[in-house]
Amino acid sequence: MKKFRVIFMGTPEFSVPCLKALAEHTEIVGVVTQPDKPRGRGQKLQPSPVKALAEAEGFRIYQPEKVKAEEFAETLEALHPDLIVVVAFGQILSQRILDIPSYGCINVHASLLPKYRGAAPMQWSIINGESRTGVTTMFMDAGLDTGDMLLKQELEITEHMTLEELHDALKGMGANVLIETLEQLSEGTLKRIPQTDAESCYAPMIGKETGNIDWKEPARAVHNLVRGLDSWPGAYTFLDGGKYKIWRTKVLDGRTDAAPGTILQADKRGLIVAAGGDLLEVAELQAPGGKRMAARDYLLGHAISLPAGFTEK
RNA sequence: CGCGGGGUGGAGCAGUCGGUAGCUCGUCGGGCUCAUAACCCGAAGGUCAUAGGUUCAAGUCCUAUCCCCGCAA
Repeated sequence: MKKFRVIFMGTPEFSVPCLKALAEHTEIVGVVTQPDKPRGRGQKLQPSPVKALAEAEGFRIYQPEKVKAEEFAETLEALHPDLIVVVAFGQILSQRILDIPSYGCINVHASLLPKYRGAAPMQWSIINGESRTGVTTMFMDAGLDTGDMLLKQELEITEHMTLEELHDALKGMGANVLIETLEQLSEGTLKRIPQTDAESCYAPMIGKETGNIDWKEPARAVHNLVRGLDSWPGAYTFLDGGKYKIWRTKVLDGRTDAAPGTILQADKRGLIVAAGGDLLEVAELQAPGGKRMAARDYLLGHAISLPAGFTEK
């Protein structure tokens, strides 16, 4: 395979396997990642996962506030890249930048395009109850994840799969598909497949508000929300004004006339809540200030006296 | 120095004005039952995060240290 001169752009954990793979197969002439931000307890400045790896590997690192800035485009030009590879970078590239590398800009996206374009494809795939997803590589254009598709690999989303599990599976898959894409690019066998806009849908950024559980929704929908936001930011609900995160649920057979959110049972047999007209068992939760634990364990030290119910505020 | 909560038998918690520890569950043994995430009887298991200090006496007050967690990202 041709030893491409590559500029890598990425930020979170998801990007890391791709950078690792590129480090083995190409010449990394620069790594662009988001500026360090105060994170974590103590609000200390933390480097992004990509930056941490890039430092360890000794790559040249750039952390522009705005990649679109004219001076930055010049900086990138000076590196004479064959290729820019973007994996969950977090900033939109301008046409000016897209035109810099001679072979173009390739993006690894965590969905089967054209479905779930945008910032949070994995989350929405699970929340919407999809049974299949995957990764797609594409040549970038000025639109948001609208470029011509190159290669795809599919993955089944199982009944209880969480975002974290899906994320871990796809990040490795992304690296593999990326390398395969570069090999075909190198050999000239790569085919461009335009996206059908009519089949597209958008996966907007997830915020913590996304996790507020609406108990009027069917149990299945709540279950999908819970696992689609695990491990971040987590689905939550309120009990007596306290915010409880719900981490693991199970849809039970049966129906109920109880009002949405009503806690039907809270003992060692389980914690069961009315969701829509369905029954949802909460298997794992997190009380305010506490840590994640099995609902059963939680109830041993914190009895919930019925009647009670979860609310949206 | 961003704000805040917490470290007590295997698990989740309680422990008030300081007087050597309790609850629910689990575990082990026995009983009951067609049966049970049911019930009954009994048992094991804790240097109360660590190091100092105050005190006749500290899980309970003071100081320092380590660790965990929530908010925030």
